[in-house]
Amino acid sequence: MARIKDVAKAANVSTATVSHVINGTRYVSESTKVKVYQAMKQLDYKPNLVAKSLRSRKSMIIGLIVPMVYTDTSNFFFMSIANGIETIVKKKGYNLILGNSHEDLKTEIDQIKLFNTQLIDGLIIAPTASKYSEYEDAFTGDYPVVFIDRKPEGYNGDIVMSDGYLGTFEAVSTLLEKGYQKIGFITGHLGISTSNDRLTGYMKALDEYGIQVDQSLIKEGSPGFSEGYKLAEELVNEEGVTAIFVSNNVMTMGALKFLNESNILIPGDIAIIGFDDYDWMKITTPPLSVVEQPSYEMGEKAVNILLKRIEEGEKKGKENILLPTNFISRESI
Amino acid sequence: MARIKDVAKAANVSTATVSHVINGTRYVSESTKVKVYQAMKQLDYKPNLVAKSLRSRKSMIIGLIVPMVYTDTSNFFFMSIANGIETIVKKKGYNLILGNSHEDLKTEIDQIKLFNTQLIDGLIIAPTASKYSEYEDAFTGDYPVVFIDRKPEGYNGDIVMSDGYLGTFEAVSTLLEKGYQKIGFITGHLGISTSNDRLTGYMKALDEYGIQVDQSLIKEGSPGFSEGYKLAEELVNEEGVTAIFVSNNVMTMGALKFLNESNILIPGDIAIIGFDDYDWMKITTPPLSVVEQPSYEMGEKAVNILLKRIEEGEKKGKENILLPTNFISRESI
DNA sequence: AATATTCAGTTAAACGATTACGTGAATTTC
DNA sequence: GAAATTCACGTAATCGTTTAACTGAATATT
Repeated sequence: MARIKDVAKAANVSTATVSHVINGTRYVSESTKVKVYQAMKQLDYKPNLVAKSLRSRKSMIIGLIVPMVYTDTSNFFFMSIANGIETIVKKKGYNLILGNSHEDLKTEIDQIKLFNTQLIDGLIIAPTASKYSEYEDAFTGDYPVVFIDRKPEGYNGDIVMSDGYLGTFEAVSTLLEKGYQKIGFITGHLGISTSNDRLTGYMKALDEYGIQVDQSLIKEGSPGFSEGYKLAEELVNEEGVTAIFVSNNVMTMGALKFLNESNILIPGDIAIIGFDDYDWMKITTPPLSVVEQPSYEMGEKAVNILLKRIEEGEKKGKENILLPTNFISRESI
Repeated sequence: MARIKDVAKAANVSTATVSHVINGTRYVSESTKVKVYQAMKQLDYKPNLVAKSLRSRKSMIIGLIVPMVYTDTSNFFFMSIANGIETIVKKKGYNLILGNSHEDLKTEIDQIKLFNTQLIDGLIIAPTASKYSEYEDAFTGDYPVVFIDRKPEGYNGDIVMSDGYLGTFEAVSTLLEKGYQKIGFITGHLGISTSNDRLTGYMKALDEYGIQVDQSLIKEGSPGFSEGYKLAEELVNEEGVTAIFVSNNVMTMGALKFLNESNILIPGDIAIIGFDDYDWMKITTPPLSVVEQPSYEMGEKAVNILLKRIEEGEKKGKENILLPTNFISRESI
């Protein structure tokens, strides 16, 4: 494979000139430019990105760490986040390297440490820890970091989230307005800010309607399909709820599976609201009401902040962005 | 940030020794090992992966290019492929860099060319082109490439696919056995091998049952939700089919949306079979019968072949792997 | 006891780009 | 027309590792 010096030799110029032609970093006469281009084409020269990164101290690679549990092949939220981020990042000339913490702190820290090696120019992470202190000395890389989706306690750097509190509040309020009183709440593990915020929204809505929060109607479990199924079953059979709010999309599927299997009428017997909006929410019977998060925009915002940090080296004025959610009312309530 | 020479100085050894301690590439006495480890810890040394890659000519990064259309936030198949591949790759000590062709050849070739720069050690790609010749001189990098999911005409390198032909044949045969005669077929763009293979399976099944293939029952469109809806509508209202086979998961959702909206009884009025299996297939009314592809295994196989090529440099004996699909019968037929 | 081998390291040349500094010719200034 | 400036490019150090080649001391071989 041809190197820059081969091109230089073929074009009868120095490597410096070739480099400047490629990067447009200095004036080069038209005639030598042509010579260089010809040599490059003839030798099928492709600059070595690794060497370029080493010298220029920029890799044009951005890291992304998401917490996808792999037994859950259906955790679409982070997949669409990843997809969106990849698109935007590529548009700006960067590449995306994907990491998965599998919702496990140790794995996550290992992944971060791997990145602390001048490999990436910046990192976007949906963290698993509930407290920032759990990361101790993990974030010692000299690249900017933007958190996304979740905010560990004690973190006060850049972050982009969606307003799960307000979204849930709105959704649960709508249920209350429609007369539902005994509303169950299914959530993934508490401690993660998204779960906490949504629960707070639920409690606030009840509070506004003067309803006492009943802890036994709040069901927490691992955020998977089967757990969603199980918790819905408990809420219906043991607690006799008339409505269920499920705070993530995978558990929503599980809960719905239970309702369908039990031939429970929706919303006649029990109303249900889920989280996140995907096409399949439209083809359940009945179509599901959901709190939608702007996942693409979240990724976009995160990337923009990150690139600003990378390119401007701006350190001050941390951004704390809370994007609005959108309650979509369909026939399930 | 500390470099290897700082560690060497602190430990009173040469950089070579430090390097060998880190990589275990040569015997080093226990006592100097300890000195080196202490110096590393004290200086919080992290080897620079870029420099390491440059010198050792290995980046430990694998590229993956998938064709996700971004208006389709629900193209879960490639997302789960990506997720699976990331997991396996990481397990083997590699990293995954993600590219998206957006189902566009030019974008795809640009992405490949970006990778042709010694950045990656190997590439897994779900190609968009129907003919291998369309890639012309795109694959000029000196890394191994494994194709996945789709086989462009004329390609005869390593490839891992699932047996969409047999899966479809089996599914359509089951419909025929149950007495359905007028079976519509909805597919994404033909030309891509997966689409072609599934169509062939459909036609073969009809053929075995002595039924003439009716071209007007074969509906091709862009592989999105709304197109699935539209084509199902055409099949039902204009062609009067009694069963529909949809050859990808996003179009399946669209088709189902139409059936639901039109209050068409499934499978009473019309039977439907989709492609790929996800949790939401279980919560539609009724639960959908599908042809399932082993997406995780596909990724696993592809990675294994790729790593074999990378690590053993083996060039001969290209692998052509066809993994079995699995027809799952639920209540929609 | 002279030679060969092993041991545990060191020295310094790569890897392939970028870029600070230098340079000789052409042009401008006065 | 000498000095200063501009033009267009070259030289070589540098990024932080790995690794081939070398070395001096200790041990083994005959």
